[in-house]
Amino acid sequence: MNKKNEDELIKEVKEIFSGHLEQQGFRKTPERYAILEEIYRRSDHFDAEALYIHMKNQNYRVSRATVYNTLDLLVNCDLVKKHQFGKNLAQYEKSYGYKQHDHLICLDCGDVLEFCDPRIHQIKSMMGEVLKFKVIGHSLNLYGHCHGACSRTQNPGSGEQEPKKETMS
Amino acid sequence: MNKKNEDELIKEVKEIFSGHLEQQGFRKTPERYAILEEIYRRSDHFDAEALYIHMKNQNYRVSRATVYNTLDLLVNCDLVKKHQFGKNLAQYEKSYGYKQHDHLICLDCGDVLEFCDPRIHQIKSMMGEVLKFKVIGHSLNLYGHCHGACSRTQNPGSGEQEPKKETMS
DNA sequence: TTGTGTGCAAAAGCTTTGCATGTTG
DNA sequence: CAACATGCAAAGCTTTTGCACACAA
Repeated sequence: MNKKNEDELIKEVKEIFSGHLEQQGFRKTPERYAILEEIYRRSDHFDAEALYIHMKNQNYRVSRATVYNTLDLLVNCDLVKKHQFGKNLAQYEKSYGYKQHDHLICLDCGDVLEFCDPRIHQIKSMMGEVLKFKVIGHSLNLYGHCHGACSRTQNPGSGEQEPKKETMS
Repeated sequence: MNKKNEDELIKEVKEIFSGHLEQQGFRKTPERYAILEEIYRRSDHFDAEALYIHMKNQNYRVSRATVYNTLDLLVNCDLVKKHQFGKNLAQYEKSYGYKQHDHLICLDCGDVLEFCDPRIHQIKSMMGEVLKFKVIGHSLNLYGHCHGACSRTQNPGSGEQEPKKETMS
């Protein structure tokens, strides 16, 4: 995505966020918009701490509390999706403008691929009907080994991955 | 399942566990067998702390460290499955003798239903092929609201559940 | 001006680790 | 008897909370 499109996307999600904040009676603080913007300038998946460090490195003055608070707001607005890829560490990703997808996680290198499959939709509606459940969301993760560049075996036999740590400058 | 079948099942899993311990050069300690047995006498899903408390209540002298250690061993043996149902709290369930299934979690009451759908198998093989990935496992959770007895709304709008705490006597 | 949001630090909750002791092979 | 497993408690890590101050409405 080029710079122009990225700026337009960010403008768009900020407007959506504004709407939700107004509608729910929350205040529009600069920190909230700054966090939203950073998320939409970042790529792929990240955890709360990485986002916090990233904000700090950009010389924003934010606290972890605000990062977590804002992430919650954004998840409730559907602007951000929250995942658990098998570790006790929540992973997030921007979700506006991206079509629904699921994840394939490499147990060796922790890489995350995305894929779409319409059958998951069918399963959701069918199971909701059969089990008398109103299904509103799902999470599907496939775990395995990529045949690619990743040759190192970090946790043989275990089902875990190593998060890439970002360091504070 | 009646008592006789339960005892037979437990005998069977203990033998399987023994085989894995031998094969991997680990020791056969009474604690490991006690934990395995308690898991297979329990029903459904539980977390490590609940299992620990349960063992304590049965007057076993075990530590949390051993509970976590043994759970890891059992997961690696495929005698126990580990899940994350959207919270930072691992849930476990016995898996030997039960057919593969996925989960439907009520966001209001935290209840967990199980279901099977062959399509998930198709998705796994197809995605593995398409994305050049050797898929060895998956986790599919559907989230929603049960129309049943559960009327309380614990975390409206959030995607979380409340674990049932077991107390020490 | 009023009350919500923030930063900071401490606390909480789940899991792992270190160390002395116990027990398996 | 030597090495590994255990119990216990402390530490580690992610996330939440309390409190005083700042700032949006």
